[in-house]
Amino acid sequence: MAKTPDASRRSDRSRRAILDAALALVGEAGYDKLTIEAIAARAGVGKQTIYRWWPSKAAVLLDASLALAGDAESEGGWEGFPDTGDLAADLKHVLRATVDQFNDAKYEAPARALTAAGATDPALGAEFTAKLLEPQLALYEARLRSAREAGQLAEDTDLRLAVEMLVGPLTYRWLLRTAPLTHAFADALVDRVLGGIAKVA
Amino acid sequence: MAKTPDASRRSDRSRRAILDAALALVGEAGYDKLTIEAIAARAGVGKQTIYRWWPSKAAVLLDASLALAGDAESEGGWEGFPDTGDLAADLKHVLRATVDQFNDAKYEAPARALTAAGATDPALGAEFTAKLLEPQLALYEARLRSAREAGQLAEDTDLRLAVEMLVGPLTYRWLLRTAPLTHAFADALVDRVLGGIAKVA
DNA sequence: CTATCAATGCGAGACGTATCGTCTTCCCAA
DNA sequence: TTGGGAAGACGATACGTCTCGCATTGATAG
Repeated sequence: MAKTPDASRRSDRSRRAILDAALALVGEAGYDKLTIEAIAARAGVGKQTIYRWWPSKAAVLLDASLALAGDAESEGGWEGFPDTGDLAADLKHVLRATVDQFNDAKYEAPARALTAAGATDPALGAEFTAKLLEPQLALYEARLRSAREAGQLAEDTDLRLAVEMLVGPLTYRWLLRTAPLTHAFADALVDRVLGGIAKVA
Repeated sequence: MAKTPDASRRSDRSRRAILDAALALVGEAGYDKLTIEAIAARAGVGKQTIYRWWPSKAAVLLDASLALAGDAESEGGWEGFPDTGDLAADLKHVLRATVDQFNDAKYEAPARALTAAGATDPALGAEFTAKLLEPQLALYEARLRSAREAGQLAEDTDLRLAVEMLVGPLTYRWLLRTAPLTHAFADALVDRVLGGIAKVA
């Protein structure tokens, strides 16, 4: 009845090796070639060690992505969401960074795989959303709230909707590859979300 | 070298049985339980018959979805994209219908599976986009062009961007389940895309 | 304080099952 | 007579479980 393995005795070395192997393999061979046996072999680890700590290969990849995101945050001088007072400029800044991230091979493969897996498996999707996505969205929402308090947005603005109007089209174009993902697109998106597409005059 | 089987001798009976079985199975058991062997068994068909005509189970599902979309179009009195002159109303009408479609169990399972598979497999994704998505997007774009010509949108409006501003957030919320997909959401989205979120005064 | 020892995670890989994609066989219809 | 279809055998691969020693750790006994 080893239902609850003793986490204090867990080998951090193996844990890291598994996460690294998973990221490397998904980048090299794709998600469907990402097999538990391949991860174990690459990491120099017994299969049981993976099965003991993770319920599925998707869960492994999620943890690996969390580690990756954590690294990027600490290393990359991620100073939080900018708030210079110029809402449009701040949003463009962040959306451009997101575009770069989406175009970065290192992040693309695991992000695509997780999004796809989460779309099909609700439980995994919920975890993926809660742990990776929501924290990001919350930053957008906070910045928009600040703008709303500064009187730059209508008092009754639905912040959640606004966030998804920014992130949705970006993610859509990335995921479905309907067109290339560029800085120009990010800029135009911000302008149009702020100003709308209807003719003012 | 049976590279090119003779399509004229193809059994339409088997073809339909395979498509039906694929749709039924993906709805009942999910995409990863959707196996070629299961489809063949369910359809009362030899595996080779599937392998002869389709390169992958995703391709089968794509064809099945195309058939489904075709059915819905002919049966369901799909009168094309409405153009009453009231752009906001027309967009809300269609977006609400899309919400309903996304919430319909019959469409949801295959749509999710295909979107997920296409996100990972570029070739399949391109085919999925071209055959299923683009025709829809073209209708939106045509309606928006009509509005632009009617002077309701700025002359330099990027129609493609506008379409993705409408469809992107909807798809995003559906795929990632960040919040329930309702008619109210569709309405609010249309209003905000047309008017923008920035304070006018 | 040290020497044992039980407990437990780990590396390795054997095991039976499921599905893969190919193939062979016989059958049937054009 | 030709070629697709149904059925299923076939070797390969990955699954998830398991059983081995081995190594580390924390408690117990001298």
